[in-house]
Formats: sequence, C-alpha cells, structure tokens
Amino acid sequence: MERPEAEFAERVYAYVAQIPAGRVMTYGQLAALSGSPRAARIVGGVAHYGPESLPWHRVVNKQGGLASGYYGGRSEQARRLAEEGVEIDEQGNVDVERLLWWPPGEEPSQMGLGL
DNA sequence: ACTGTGACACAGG
DNA sequence: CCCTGTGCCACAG
Repeated sequence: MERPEAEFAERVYAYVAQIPAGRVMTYGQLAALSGSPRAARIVGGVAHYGPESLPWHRVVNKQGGLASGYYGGRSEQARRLAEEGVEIDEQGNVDVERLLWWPPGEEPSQMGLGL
C-alpha cells in the first residue's frame, strides 16, 4: 500500500513534528485535529508510510499502548521514549493522561470554555 | 464509483 | 488483564 503525500497526511505530519520530547499524542487526537475525528486508523497508515524523520515514537494509542507496527518494533519505540524520560509500565504502556500533549491554542479545554 | 487496507477506537464477554 | 467483533474513513488501484 502506497501512501504518498495527501492533505490529511500533511496535517498529521505537521502535528507530529510539533510534539515535544517526553510528551505524546494519540492517533484519534491527531485524526480529530487533522479534520477527521473518526479517522484514527488513517493516521496509522500515514505513520507507517510517512517520513521517518518525524517523532512517530511519540504517537501512541488512546490507552498508552505502543504502536504495533512501529519501524524497529515496540521495543525500539519504547527505547526512544525512555530516552526522553517517558516511563513504560510492565504492560508496555505509557501514562497518556499525564503525558498527552495538545498543540498550543487547540486544547479541547479552550474549545468550549472561556478561560 | 467500488473495493481492499489498516501503527485505531470502543463495546462486550 | 485478555480476546473478539464492529465501526471507521483517507487513500491507492
């Protein structure tokens, strides 16, 4: 399956590129920010065929589980996250609640609430 | 326009 | 915790 650049993918790339070291974003979150709230799976495809230069190891599923098809395997993704100070529990998951990152100005908390 | 393909999400058991 | 099924939708033939 080839997945050359496309609008949706371009947006995902832009967000992934902004994730700070030691923080993570979920597939569903990236999908929503990129314009398709229910296209989490598409983000997976984008990640698989996207630029290796981007920090894909900072993209995890909503439960904190590491990617199943990460280039180099989950152990490699875990290693890269660990290097940034991210702790992986015995189940191989990260604390999404605590490490989830949102692009400045697009936090869900400010979407419907006046600060 | 239709079909196959998922590095997901979510509801059940 | 595990596993299973169903919904999901951008993108390539």
